[in-house]
Amino acid sequence: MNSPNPKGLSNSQRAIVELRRMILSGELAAGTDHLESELAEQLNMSRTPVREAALTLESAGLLELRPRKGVRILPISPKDMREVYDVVTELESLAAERAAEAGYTQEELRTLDLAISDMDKAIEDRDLDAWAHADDAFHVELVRLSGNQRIASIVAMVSDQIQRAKSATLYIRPIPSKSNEDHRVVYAAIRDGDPKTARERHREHRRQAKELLIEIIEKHRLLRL
Amino acid sequence: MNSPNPKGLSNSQRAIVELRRMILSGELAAGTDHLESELAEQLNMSRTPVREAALTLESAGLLELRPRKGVRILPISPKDMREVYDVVTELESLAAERAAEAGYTQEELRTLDLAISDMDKAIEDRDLDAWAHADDAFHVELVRLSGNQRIASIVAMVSDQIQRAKSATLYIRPIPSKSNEDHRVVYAAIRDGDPKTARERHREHRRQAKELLIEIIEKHRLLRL
DNA sequence: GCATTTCTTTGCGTATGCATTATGGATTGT
DNA sequence: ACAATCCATAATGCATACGCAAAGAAATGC
Repeated sequence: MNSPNPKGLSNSQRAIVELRRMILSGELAAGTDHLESELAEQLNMSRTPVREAALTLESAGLLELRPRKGVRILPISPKDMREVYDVVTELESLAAERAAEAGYTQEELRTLDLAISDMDKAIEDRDLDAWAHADDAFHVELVRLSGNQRIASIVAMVSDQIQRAKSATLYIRPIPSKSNEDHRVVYAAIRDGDPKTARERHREHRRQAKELLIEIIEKHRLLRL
Repeated sequence: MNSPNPKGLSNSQRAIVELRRMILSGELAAGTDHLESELAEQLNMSRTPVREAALTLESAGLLELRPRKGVRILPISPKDMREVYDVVTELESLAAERAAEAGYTQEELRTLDLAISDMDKAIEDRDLDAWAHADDAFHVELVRLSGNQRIASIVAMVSDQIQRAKSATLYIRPIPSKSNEDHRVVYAAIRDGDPKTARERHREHRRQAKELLIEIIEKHRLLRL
């Protein structure tokens, strides 16, 4: 098995995971610059793996390497959110369609079903974090069920950017308790092999989520223009 | 891309451009392994920039870094092509929709129009390379007109993978002379501000192109399973 | 004062060297 | 002959060093 390091994984991998976490958590704030050498020191490694991680995260759209200005944590504007949501909406809708075409058994859809139940429960408990977690699980499982690995990896990548805005708004907006209706409809459409409904309903679901999030972001001026 | 210094772009950038070209042209064949040091020697630079380029190209899905086995040029299977086409179809259709919503003037759509004319001309001349080039220009311009940078960059990235299969099939399949009808309809829909038509027609256009390419690939067993 | 030039600093791009570790062939035992 | 083990090899992951070029500071001229 893979144990390249006594610790577990390579410094380069650790740098990716750590930096990603720091960006998503806001520890490295959007719009700020950081020298490669500083980051290296923080992570207790040399510049090389940090640089490699930065390259990867640059491809993921989380930061930007600007010669002599350090790595810049990319800010997210409402326009960015619209772009990102549009992409995710489109690809997830396709995922729902493909999943419905695949003819999964109820057993195979258990994870999806579970995520929906978890959301219901979280809503009852008014547990926002649990809800966010379950919602995430639903969407991750949906793209997995599409059977299209590229959708999965692109959505995962782009979702990182949504994540940053979501965590900023999570405690501001109401739990969209109605949204679980959509999830159930999408689930049923996949189970019953109805690609068109799966696609259209999920699409509409995402569209509304987008409107809601954008509205909140703009109202509260949460993201920098 | 950006070439601020035609002569003096960094080795790292050069490595990306060169390796990408070598992969797309088949100079580095799909499925083959190459040591970082060998590639470095070929490109007349040290391992460092090659490695950085490899990381970037790995994110782009063109190759894979396998410890102690060198960088592996990823093979493309028919399944991969289906995945990639599905993604591109979806995102370009969205691009067409957004472009139609944007209300461009005829002047602003000149590049798109030009690409269509070029395709017509190429078809008359039976110039396959010119046709492929113009077709590419059309699709690039389409996603640009969407105004969504993320669509542009994702499609560009994923198109690289289509490119490899296209160049392998270009001289086998017939020029789809009919396809330009689709292009014209999409163009007209964008010009006339008809998002729905733009989207649906482009979607159908892509769907057919996908079927055609897949069929040829499978018939000729062009890609490794 | 202000603009311009020179100088200094500093962060990056790249080369290089080394320790680590997987690999595959040789070796040994059955 | 075959399997298991050992070991030499070699490629990587990473640290480190260095030169260059850019950004800012200081100095100079007007």
